[in-house]
Amino acid sequence: MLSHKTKYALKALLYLAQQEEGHIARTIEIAEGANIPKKFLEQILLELKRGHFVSSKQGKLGGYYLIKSKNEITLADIHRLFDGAIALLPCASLNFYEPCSDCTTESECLLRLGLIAIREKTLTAMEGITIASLAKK
Amino acid sequence: MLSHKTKYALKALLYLAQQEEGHIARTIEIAEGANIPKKFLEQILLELKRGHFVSSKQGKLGGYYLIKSKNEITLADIHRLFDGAIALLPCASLNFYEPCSDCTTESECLLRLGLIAIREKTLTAMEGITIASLAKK
DNA sequence: ATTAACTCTACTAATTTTATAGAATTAATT
DNA sequence: AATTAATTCTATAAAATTAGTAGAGTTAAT
Repeated sequence: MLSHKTKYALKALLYLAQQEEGHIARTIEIAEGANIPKKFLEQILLELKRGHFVSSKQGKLGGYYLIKSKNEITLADIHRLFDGAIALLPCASLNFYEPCSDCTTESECLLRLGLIAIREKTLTAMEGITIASLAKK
Repeated sequence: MLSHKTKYALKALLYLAQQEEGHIARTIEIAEGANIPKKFLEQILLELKRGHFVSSKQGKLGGYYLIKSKNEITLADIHRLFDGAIALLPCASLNFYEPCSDCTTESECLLRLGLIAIREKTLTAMEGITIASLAKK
């Protein structure tokens, strides 16, 4: 399941994607438009900025705007930024790989290969969903 | 990601699937064989029993054994029993459906259709992984 | 100087997860 | 009948994660 944070991030990106080119959206505007707690959204927007999905203008008249094309922001990207691995266990993950601490008896965990197969299918599906495709509805 | 509980459940089922037909495995035997904390495993085995995947014999010489074919126990089944929905949000779930409380402004959440597509792919993949297929390695 | 926005760090509250403890029950064996 | 060894059940505790809040600091337009 997605955390609220990831869901809010997606909703915020959808909000930004639906604005006119060049529009700078204030946090409060996004929070009200997408129904997200404002102070929580502040943190999320900062993380999206550090992840190079959005940028911001400071000071009065400041706010946030997309810097990556809505066609190039995928569900996989945002899941990884906020919820981490897409695989079901770290030992089956590409970007968050860690060996299992409780599989010492076998050189490879029996679950691993099956979970890698799942990850490949899920990842392909998640890479196919972009902010643009969601906004089109 | 899978919880430890789900991972342990899968490992316990794999252990049982690898025993000879008719063998009754004690909890301590499974715990040591699959490297799972024994008292935690007790709870997990009881849940697997309530889910009709295993049954037990009580008293001395008692223990657990599979009552469902290892070809018919899928990753999707065990995920649902312990971790719940396979979908990324409740609004996209078949078995754990709930409407989103924060999508009141739109009749349907923009994320929903995309997440349903993901769930369909992931579910198909998870239904293809059985205890038997994992044990074969 | 004022106003209104983002930025940053810390903290709190709630929830969920991961166990552990111990008594009760069941059934085989002696 | 007593003993032993197993499951069953309920409660609890400890740890980790998630969700959300507070408030001071910085930036820039007017």
